Amino acid sequence: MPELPEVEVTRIGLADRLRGARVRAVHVGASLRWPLGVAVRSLHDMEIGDLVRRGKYIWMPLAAGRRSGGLLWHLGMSGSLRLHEHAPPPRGRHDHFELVSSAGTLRLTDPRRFGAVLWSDALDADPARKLLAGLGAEPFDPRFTARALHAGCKQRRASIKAVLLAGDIVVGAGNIYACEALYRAGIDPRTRCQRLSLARCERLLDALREVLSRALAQGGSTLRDFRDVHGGAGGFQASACVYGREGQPCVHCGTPVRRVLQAQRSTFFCPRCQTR
DNA sequence: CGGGACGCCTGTGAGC
DNA sequence: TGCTCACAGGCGTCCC
Repeated sequence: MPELPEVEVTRIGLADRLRGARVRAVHVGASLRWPLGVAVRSLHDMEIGDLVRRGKYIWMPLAAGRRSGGLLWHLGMSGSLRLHEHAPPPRGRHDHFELVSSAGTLRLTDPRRFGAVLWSDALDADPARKLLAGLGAEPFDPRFTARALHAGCKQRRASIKAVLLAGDIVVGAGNIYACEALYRAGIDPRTRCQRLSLARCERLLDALREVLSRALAQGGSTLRDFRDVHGGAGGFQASACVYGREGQPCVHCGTPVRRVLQAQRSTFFCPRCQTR
């Protein structure tokens, strides 16, 4: 599932290749989640700027003379972006959006169709502003400290797992990395986040950064759908300690990994290594 | 108003 | 073997 590492792998794979390229054509499939929000023709000849990531979104600035704006991309849960620098293969049934540029053909493939591509006049104009408004801190932002995480947790009653998934204190973790970070921090995912001490918040933030950077270094996780911009799979899934390992021994203590449902989502944890 | 439930989607695999 | 059905989950929206 595209979480922060997968989105960042995608952004890194595209940024240098697309910077300065010009849009030649755009094809919108019949089943984008939301309408693009702009006439396709108006994108022609616009120049692509520097791709930036915010949370699990990628912002692609576009400009032509005095006209400017950009496309906000989200990969949903099964989306991937592929850049075909030479002749692309025929479009498949899950290819919902295509941007043909002087640097190649960029395609959004998304079987479950939770992904999105949206035009916005600016990053701080709607609809981008609205979508990004509620996002928490970037996990690698040095200004985001364990103290800030601790202060955020104090305001909330939900479990720490739910808060990590909600992404309004810190962004980037989906189900896999939330489970893995909590495992590495030794924190039971069901713990009310209000009750976490500053010391445990320090361990959690360290663990989150560790898990996300390891995943990034391994090209993300490919459980099923995720691919990098060349179609390659990620490698982190083999390093997961708890995610998807229900009933298998904890790699540290041998206790069978447990699965529970939290807010309709599977949570995996070691009942011995992770405490409340 | 916080937080949990639900809906959006479709491919996959377990189970009958 | 072939069918049904639960499940996967990011995130917007709704409701308690």
